[in-house]
Amino acid sequence: MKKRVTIHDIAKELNTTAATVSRALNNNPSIGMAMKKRVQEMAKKLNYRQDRIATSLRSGKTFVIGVIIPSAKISFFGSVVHGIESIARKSGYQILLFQTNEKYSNEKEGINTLLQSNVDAIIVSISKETTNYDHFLEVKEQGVPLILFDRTNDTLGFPSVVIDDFKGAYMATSHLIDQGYTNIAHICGQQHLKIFEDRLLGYKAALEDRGLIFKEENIVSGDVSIQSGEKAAEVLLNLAERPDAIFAAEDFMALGALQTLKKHKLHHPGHFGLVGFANESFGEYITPSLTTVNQRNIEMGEEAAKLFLSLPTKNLYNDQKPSKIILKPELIIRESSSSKLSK
Amino acid sequence: MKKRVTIHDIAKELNTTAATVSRALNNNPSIGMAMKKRVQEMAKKLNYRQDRIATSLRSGKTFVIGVIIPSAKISFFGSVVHGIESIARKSGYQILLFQTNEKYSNEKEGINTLLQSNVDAIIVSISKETTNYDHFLEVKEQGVPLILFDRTNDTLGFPSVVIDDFKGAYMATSHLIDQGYTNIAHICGQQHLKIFEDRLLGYKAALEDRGLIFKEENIVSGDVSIQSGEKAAEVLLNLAERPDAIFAAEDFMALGALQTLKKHKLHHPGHFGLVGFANESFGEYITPSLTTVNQRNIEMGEEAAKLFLSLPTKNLYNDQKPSKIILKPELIIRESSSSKLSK
DNA sequence: CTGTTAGCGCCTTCAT
DNA sequence: ATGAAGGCGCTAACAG
Repeated sequence: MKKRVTIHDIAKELNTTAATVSRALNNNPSIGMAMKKRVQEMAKKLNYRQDRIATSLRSGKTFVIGVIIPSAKISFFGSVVHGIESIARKSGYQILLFQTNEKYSNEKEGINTLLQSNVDAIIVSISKETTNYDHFLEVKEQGVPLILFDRTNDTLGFPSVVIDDFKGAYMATSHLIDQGYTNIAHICGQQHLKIFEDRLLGYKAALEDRGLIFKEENIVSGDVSIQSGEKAAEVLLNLAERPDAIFAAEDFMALGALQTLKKHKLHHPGHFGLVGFANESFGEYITPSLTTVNQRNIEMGEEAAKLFLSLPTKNLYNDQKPSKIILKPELIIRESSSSKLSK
Repeated sequence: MKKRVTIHDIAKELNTTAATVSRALNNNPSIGMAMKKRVQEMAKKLNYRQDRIATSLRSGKTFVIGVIIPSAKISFFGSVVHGIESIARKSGYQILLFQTNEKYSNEKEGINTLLQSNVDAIIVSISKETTNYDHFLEVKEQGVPLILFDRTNDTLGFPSVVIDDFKGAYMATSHLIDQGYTNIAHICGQQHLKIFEDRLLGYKAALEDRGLIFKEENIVSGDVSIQSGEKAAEVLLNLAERPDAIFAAEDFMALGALQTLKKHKLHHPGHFGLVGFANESFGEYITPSLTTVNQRNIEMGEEAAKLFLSLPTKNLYNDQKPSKIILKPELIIRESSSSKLSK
């Protein structure tokens, strides 16, 4: 365990003081070129490396962004983290990662740990289980910027990044209508999550705008699992008036529905319409490949990081309306999971 | 921006000193129960939160593990990070994440930043581009534990976690032989990466052990992309002695191969054998679903974290042979991408 | 331009 | 069982 080289060591070698070395290394204008050069050379020679901990303690800034996500193993969140890190690093920020596994208690603990670590900002996607938001308000009280993405809550006054779920669902449903399907069902997600609520609303709006009647029995809810998608589709296929297409609020459920369609030999392109809502990368690879709504994973992370970087240092939470970035969804039409042979 | 509550504030309220408060909060046995209780209550009342930065500066320990991966958007690495974080957190460690995007320069920068941050350990999967390992040796010199996973290098003397690629490839190839295929080709990965070298060796060994002849023209190399898999399969199908099965060193290439097989109408189960090597989650969902080798993503992360936690504090790098955890691969046989109808 | 001094918040000897 | 004092490595205010 080698002892750390400090600015004092450099100072001693150069017969000067730590303050001068510090200034030289930080490119302070009051230091002469000659001195700067000597310091830099000695720093390299001694293999000096700044101690971020000490710097943070002194300056009150850590250059660390805390990121709280349900799980890094969910491809959507992995991609968002990728986006956040890429942008953050360009400005010298590091990422401290915390997973909740969808648990409220972990989320609370995560916020606490990150505050203990004096992170300069926190970026969060709310856990499914969370219904109490006091821990987020605590962050606000501490004056630490908090940014929500995807799983957001508009009532708390935090800046956020989302995609337009309503519009995405509207587009997905409209696409099915365009293809000539007329009895379109919807496998919805947990309605206490805004994203799923919006998708249901988008679905309804599309039906209405195009003169199709909305039927309560065409809505079956799932829990974002393949199994729930399978079961939901089974229910839908057994309806007296069997739907001819399904819009699933999420790709795993769409995938489950696809398994059921296969079981019923309905999976051949053109026989039955199916559109999902992307949070996974597999849509491209399954057969028939899945038409879906692009959730712009990486961009979402990038935007969240940029949002923080653009935040004012003072009066952080004084705006009456925090910035809200709404990414435009994009329909990814693949092969023919959603197309129809004859009208 | 509220001012932070410190142990001094608690001390003042209680007419005692910071030292006592610190001891009480750290459950030091020399503090009486009464005092401890009073301190704890006041801490809660004032909403005290320990400052990890200050603690780290003083103690020299940050309780942070630096993790360097090519990219969080690659599902394999996301899962590994998930595994690392889960285990680490149980022992109070946080994860500082750094992505290289497969760039050597980023990897070097990452190591440097993490050392600046005084992380207690670094867990790395080496970037594809890296051929110079001095930055890792620097970590060793600083006395910081470094653990490699998946993309490792045995010559550097670091503990590591891998799966047995040789065995995985051997199992995959043997499975195809068991199914009755006799002319099995291999789409290999970059041979300067040990994992791909081992997979090729495993493939060869399986052929040899079962009395099948190895043919140089049955090996086509790809670069871990779908496109390269497609092209490689195209080459293989045009051979004079067309193979009847393919073992791809990696799932994306297997997927590409599958596209080519579909184009040639060879994708129906039993007509042509295909096995991949998993780093993605889609194998389960494609049609026909892909037989593959389980790379134990999450476990790999868990084991890497456990490895660090079990490391001796002193004489870290004095062992002549660093621990090497070799996870056992597991063949995931799905549907019939790899089965054969008739011998 | 450069040196001196004084902490950031915490923990840990050394006293008492 | 508790206080006093010092310092982890760095930077900022105040001198010159």
